[in-house]
Amino acid sequence: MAKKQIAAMSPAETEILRIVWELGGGTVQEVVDKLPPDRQIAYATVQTFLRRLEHKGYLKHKSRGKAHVFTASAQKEEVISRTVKDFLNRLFGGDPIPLVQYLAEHGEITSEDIDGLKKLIDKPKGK
Amino acid sequence: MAKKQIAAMSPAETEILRIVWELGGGTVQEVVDKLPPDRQIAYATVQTFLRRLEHKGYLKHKSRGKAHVFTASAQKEEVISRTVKDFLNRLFGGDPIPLVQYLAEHGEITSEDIDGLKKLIDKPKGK
DNA sequence: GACAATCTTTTACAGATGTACGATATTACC
DNA sequence: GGTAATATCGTACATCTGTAAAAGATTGTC
Repeated sequence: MAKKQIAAMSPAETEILRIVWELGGGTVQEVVDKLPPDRQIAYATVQTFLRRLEHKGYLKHKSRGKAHVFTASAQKEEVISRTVKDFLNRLFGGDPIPLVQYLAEHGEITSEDIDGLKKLIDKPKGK
Repeated sequence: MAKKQIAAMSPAETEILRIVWELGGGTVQEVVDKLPPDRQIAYATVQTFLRRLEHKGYLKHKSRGKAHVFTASAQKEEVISRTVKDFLNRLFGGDPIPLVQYLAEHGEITSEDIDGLKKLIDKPKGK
């Protein structure tokens, strides 16, 4: 029944959550270290985002020494699904084609990528 | 020289801007009428978003009778480019493949869509 | 030219966001 | 056990966002 409505995350929070996913979990410091070099943002700020993400239900933490290790708490798949859908709705009225088309036209995806994807689609999903 | 740095638009503003694009320009009322039925939002609120979008440089307006007709002021292509890029960065660290993959896996795009895209990519861009 | 209808302008406001300092707790090490 | 280093916690705060009511302007119509 009704999956708990989790509060939406802000853009900056999304950025941080993604890093936690990528790390498979980590401390504030580890997340900070993983930020792109051009992203100037204070330790305390990252900490705030992690705290807020935990509050919202996206993360949980356990202690390791004196530090907190944050790990995913919500289903990544689901979070991505909601986020992409929302984005698609707002910028393209829900139609994904223009988005993919944009990516194609701007060289973000190559012909080979497409081939791979086609296989993915044609193949009855191997979940 | 350096294209004027335009202030980022918020999610709700994006939604409204998209409608103006779709309409090719329109009054507050016309935008309101174009909102999906499930999107309950007051006339005055839409008006605020349009005003803010104009302030930020995304829209301009001229008068038609007593009403204002809002039309795009910034290059749609460019706005979409920035927006998609930003989204991609935050949720996928800039890699578009997982996004398209997600769309494929969730039946958002079909095999036929892919074929069309492939042509788009292979064909030397007709700019 | 007064009225109703329709618009715009002005103003408000609570809550979310981005950003971070200062105080306090924990720990490893002399 | 005192200290330095490293963390967390609590708190702050200016803006931005989402939402909209109220007041004032414009206009078509008797």
